[in-house]
Amino acid sequence: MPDVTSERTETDHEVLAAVLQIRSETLQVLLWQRAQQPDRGRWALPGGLLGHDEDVQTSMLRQLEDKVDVREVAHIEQLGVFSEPRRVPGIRLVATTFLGLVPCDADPTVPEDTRWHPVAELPPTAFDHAEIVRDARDRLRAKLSYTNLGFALAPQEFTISELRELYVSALGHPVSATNLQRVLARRGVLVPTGEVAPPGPTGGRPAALFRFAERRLRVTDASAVLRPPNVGD
Amino acid sequence: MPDVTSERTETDHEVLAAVLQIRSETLQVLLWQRAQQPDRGRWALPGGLLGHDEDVQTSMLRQLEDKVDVREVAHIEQLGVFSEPRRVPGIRLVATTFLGLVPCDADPTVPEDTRWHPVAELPPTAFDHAEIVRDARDRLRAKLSYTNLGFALAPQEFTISELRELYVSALGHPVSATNLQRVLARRGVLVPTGEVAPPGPTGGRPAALFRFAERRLRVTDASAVLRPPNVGD
DNA sequence: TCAAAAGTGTTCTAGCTACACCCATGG
DNA sequence: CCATGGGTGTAGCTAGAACACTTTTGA
Repeated sequence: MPDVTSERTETDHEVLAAVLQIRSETLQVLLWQRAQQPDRGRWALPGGLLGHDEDVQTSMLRQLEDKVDVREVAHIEQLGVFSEPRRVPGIRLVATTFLGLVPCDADPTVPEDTRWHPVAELPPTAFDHAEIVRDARDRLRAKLSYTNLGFALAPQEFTISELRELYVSALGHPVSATNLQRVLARRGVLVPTGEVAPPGPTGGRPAALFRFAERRLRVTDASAVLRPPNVGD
Repeated sequence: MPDVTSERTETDHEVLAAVLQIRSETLQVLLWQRAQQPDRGRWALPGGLLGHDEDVQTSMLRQLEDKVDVREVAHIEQLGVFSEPRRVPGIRLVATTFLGLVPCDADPTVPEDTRWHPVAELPPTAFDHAEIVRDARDRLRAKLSYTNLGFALAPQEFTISELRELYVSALGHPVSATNLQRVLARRGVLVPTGEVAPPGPTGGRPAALFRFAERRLRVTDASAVLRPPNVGD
């Protein structure tokens, strides 16, 4: 409530992003190595303190500019608030966390202290950042199934095989190219460009190129069972 | 990041809950009427400032104790952060928001300045609270379809007709009792108690009583299309 | 002509909808 | 016996899984 008393209740507030990208057929997250105590040498998510005159998402994008070109971030969304009082030793710091996604064909230049790490085998991480990365991965996996979120991992144009590789890397389990193609086509998520990609050195039929019909998040799986009746009318 | 400089960056941080309940076959939200400026006379969500030594959810439950007996809150979850710099006039105040659900058979005593209001026709609300209520309603509607979240709206035991009424009120569209029964039974969400409810004054076959198999949130709709193969094995 | 890669056709099944029909009660 | 509300049986539909088969290329 806005009735702020004289009692001191302010807290520092940071924003943190788990920026994910498929690199070398592996789901990776952008981390930087802390040079100072506490948790010196451990790897941390990019972020920083919330400024006076910005909302959390604006702040997050601003902070990411230092680490990765923001134009490369195809999608960003809030994950949740981490606010355990002792999550960072020494000070009280509340974190609003984000999931960010970078298409696999982008190769942003990142600072010296910054590196991509496979989400499946994280190095020692600072504070509660490993949990945040897990949450981000789980959110991505869930949304790949019932939304068009693949657009944020894929390049502008791609073949079905390439898209399949991305889904396999993100989901961590086999995906059939045949069915992926049909499911996404039926839902109107993919549209053919009409072009084909040249075959590889070992030959094979040239693959048709596709792009995502929309590059903004949309829920595509209507199979929520308690939806309104007669939707088809 | 925990490298807090001498520069002043602290912000006040509040927690706000949209507490929803089905009352008189209508989805309603608990609001209190502001007695002070700003936005005096307008209706606001219950909440308050985050304390020094509590996480946001603990704080939220503590603040709700004043407005509604916490034991009545069957489910609570984070909705998101609202942080637009001028969302509250005069001060910078970041809000972590929650969705809370109260079973329809609970009738918590609420303070003088507090009242339930239909979500569909809100009175003039303070600040950005109407948007928060909308988000809460949308979250509830979505999760009713693919989780067992109904447990948080329903009493311990109920007939299928009663449950159907709750779903209709929350979703805002017709729901077939026949199919509701079968879907929830197939998913193992409902279990029959073996008892029956006495028929009403106009007769009719007595209805079987059910309860929710679990009273903690569980995702029950496996129809995420890109799930691992051979789940049935 | 063969291997490799891409794409299509077809069958099978699970889960949901719709609707007819049967059941148990009060009057 | 009938009206009322509750519950079940069943047929049809749709989306997805699995897999065989065809198409198009390079060598």
